Parts: sequence; structure tokens; C-alpha cells
Amino acid sequence: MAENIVQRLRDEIENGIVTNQFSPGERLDEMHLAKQFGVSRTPVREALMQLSAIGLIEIRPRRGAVVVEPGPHRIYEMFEVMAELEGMAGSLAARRHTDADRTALLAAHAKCEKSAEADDSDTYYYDNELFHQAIYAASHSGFLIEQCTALHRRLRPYRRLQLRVRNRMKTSFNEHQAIVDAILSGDADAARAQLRQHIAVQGDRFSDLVATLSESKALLG
Amino acid sequence: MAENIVQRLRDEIENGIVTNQFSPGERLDEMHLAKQFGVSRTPVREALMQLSAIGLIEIRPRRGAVVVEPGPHRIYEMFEVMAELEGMAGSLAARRHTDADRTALLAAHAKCEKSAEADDSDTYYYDNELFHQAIYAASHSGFLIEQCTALHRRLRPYRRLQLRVRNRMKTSFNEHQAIVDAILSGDADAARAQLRQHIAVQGDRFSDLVATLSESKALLG
DNA sequence: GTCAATAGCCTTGTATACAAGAATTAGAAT
DNA sequence: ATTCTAATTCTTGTATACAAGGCTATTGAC
Repeated sequence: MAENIVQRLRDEIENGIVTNQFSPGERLDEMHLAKQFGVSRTPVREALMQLSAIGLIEIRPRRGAVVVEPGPHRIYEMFEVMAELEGMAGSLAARRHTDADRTALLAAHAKCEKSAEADDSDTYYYDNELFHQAIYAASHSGFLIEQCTALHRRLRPYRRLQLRVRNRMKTSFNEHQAIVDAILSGDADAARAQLRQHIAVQGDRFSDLVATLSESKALLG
Repeated sequence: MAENIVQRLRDEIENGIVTNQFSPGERLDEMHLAKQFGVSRTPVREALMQLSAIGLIEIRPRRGAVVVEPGPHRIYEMFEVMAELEGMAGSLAARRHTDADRTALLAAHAKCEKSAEADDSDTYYYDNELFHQAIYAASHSGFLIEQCTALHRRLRPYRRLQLRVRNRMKTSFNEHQAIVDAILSGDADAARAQLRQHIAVQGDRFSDLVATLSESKALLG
């Protein structure tokens, strides 16, 4: 029973935030969480600090931790940066990928094809993560891999929304095809452009979604 | 006396790491640090966790915290990513800068010129930070500003070494001039390219430096 | 009736005590 | 003498106790 408690708490709370069990703006009471998970406040505090470092919550002195709501604009900005980083990863991957990278990328790509054809958005969501991880790995830049993985994780909940949009899965898969071609043919510039576009479009989609939602909210209100 | 203790500890220890008072690989004893700063272990632990989140130290379960030595290759990778992010910031700045951004950028640029002419590397080091911050701010992307600032901070110690290199300050200032021209003329692509190059060259310089050092070490050993 | 001020409670921040695992040292055996 | 094992000690991980600041509710005054 090592430091795993903190890790477990961190994952549980993070999951709770991502799945909206803890809503944005909600105050996270240390004692309440401690009771809920059957531990003392100490590990809870440490888990909260980690989440604060990730950016999922905000800790104001003497006023506790609240779940951060990034806001549509901020999320769009995050997609913009993600697009740039993924583009870089793609560019490096095109230049540096090994046979093993190639195999892994094609395997993930095949999985995506399968779940896209089955129209299974949950599975596609998962396979899509593998696909992007394969690209990060092929970049052979340890630091870039870390940065991409962290941001990818951070954007997870907002990406998930989008696969529900009509035809998005098929479109996504077609974009993947172009990305794979560019990387495996060693065309760094094309790989960068394709990946950047592939991610940026998600930011756009997200904006559209928000616009639609706030419009309907305005109509309702 | 709020949560400031943790912040203070974090800054002090971070500073200690950056200034090599705590050498890479050194083990950071919680109790020792607590005594040294006249506090209990609790805030020390929390400060250490924050540093761990930043990436300056590594905490292994039940085995304490050690100062991370990124290693030359990892540092080079970090400069690579920084180059990309700064390029992005420059690109956005070229498209989005306001009159206020323009004023701030020119002011920082003028300061750099002054300290470069005075051959004052300490001041130039500081003014250079202002210059880059001005670019980040002009990008008007809050998330990008945060990411750039964090990585810039993380690379601070390695950048500092380089200004000592002969003529680096003058060269750096000339590059700044090209960057300013590109941004203020609204040429996003040029701004991106210039900034990317400006940062990437620092990674190269760092590699050269390391190569030189390890060579002389090999000769000595 | 409403607003402001004060008091009490509730939550966070810090310290200390307790538990458990890892490292080191000492002793014994080969 | 060297190596392996065991025990002790030292450090980390967790819990609880104590301190301090903010929030809320209640009461009084306008």
C-alpha cells in the first residue's frame, strides 16, 4: 500500500471530473473526498495538488479546490496548440520511423478502420488514441511524447463529444489514411500539414458545437 | 501566513536546483529540507510534489525525491519543442498583435539592443526574457502563453550558459531584429520561421557545448 | 424590512505522531 | 576474507491533532 493511494485518488477524481460526476465550478471538499474514499485528508490534498498542476482544478488559498471550466475559447486554444504539437510529431515520425513504428502505426490504423466500419464510436475512440500514440512514439522524441500525451489526455473529454457527430468517424478515418501515407512515405511536410489539419478541425468542430449549443440555449432562455 | 509557505518552498528549492545548490541526482531529504527552512515535513512534501509535476525532480515511491538530470539529449528535445511553440507564438503574433503589443515588443527590443551594446550578458539575459514574453503575449492565446512561459522557465538554466559564448549576444540581437520585422509587418510565416530558427539554434549550440565538454572530459579521463 | 456587523462554525493549512518499507550495517557461515 | 542474511535504523507514507482564516447566520440598528 505504497504511494498508490495518491495515484488512485488522482485517477478517481480526474475520472470523476472528466465524466462530469464533479461538475465544473464545483467545490471539492477535502474532508468529504477523504470520507468518500476511506482515507485521511493528507493523500487527498496531495492528489488535489497534482490535479492542480495538470490544470484540471484550481486551488485558491484558504478557499479550497474547484473544478476548472476551461471555457470554449480556452479549449479552442488548446486544440490549436495540440495541432501544432501533433504536426511536429508527424513531421519527426515521417523522418525517423523504424520498421517497428511502421508496424504499430499500421496495426492501430487497421483497428480504426474496423471500428469505423462497425460504426462503433466507443471502440473507435479508443483505437484512435492508439493511433495517435503510435505517431508520438514514432517521433522518437521523449519530451515531445510526454507533452503530446499530456495534452491529448487533457483534451480527451472534448474530443469524445465529436465522434457522435454525423460521419465524423468516417471522415476521421480518411484523414488518418492520408496521415499514414505521408508518414510512411517519409514526407515530413505533408505529415505535418495533414496532422495539423486533422487536429485543428476538431477545434473548429468544437467551436461549432458550442455555438450551436449556446444558440439553442439563447433560444430557450 | 497562508499557503505561501508551500509557494516559497517551491521557489526556494527550484532556485536551488537551477543554481546547482542541489546537484542533479542529489536526493532531497524531506526532514532535512524541513529543518533547513524551519517548517514541518507537510509543506515540504507538497512543494516537492509541485516540483515533480513541473519535471524538475522525480519522486520514486518510498525512495524519496531526487533532482532530475535531463541529459543533453532530452534538453535538445526540449529546445526542439520550444522552437515549435515559439514559432507558433510568432505566427499568431504577426497576425494578431495590437498597438499595445507593438509598443511592448519594441520596448523590449530596444532594451535588448542597449544591453547587447553594453555587452552586459546578465541584463541581456533578463531583457531577452521580456522580449520573448512580449511575443507570447502578442499571440493572444492564453493557453499558448502558459505553455511557452512554463517551458521557457524550464530551459532557463541551459539558455543562460549560451550567452557567454563569443558574439552570441550580438547574433541573438540580430535575429531579434528579423523577428520584430516579420511580426510587425504581419508576415506570419516569416515570423514562425525566424523564431523557430532562433530557438533551434540554441539547441544546437547546447549540443555543441556538451560535445565540447564531454570531449575535454574524455581527454582528461 | 433590509443591511451591516459580529460571533461562531466550518474548512483549509501546518505540525506531529504513528506505521511501514527500504537501505545499511553487523554478524555469522562458508 | 567475502558474501549472505537478518535486524536495526532511517525515511517515506498516512493519520490525526491543532491553528488560523473565511463564510454564514443571527441579531441589532436604521
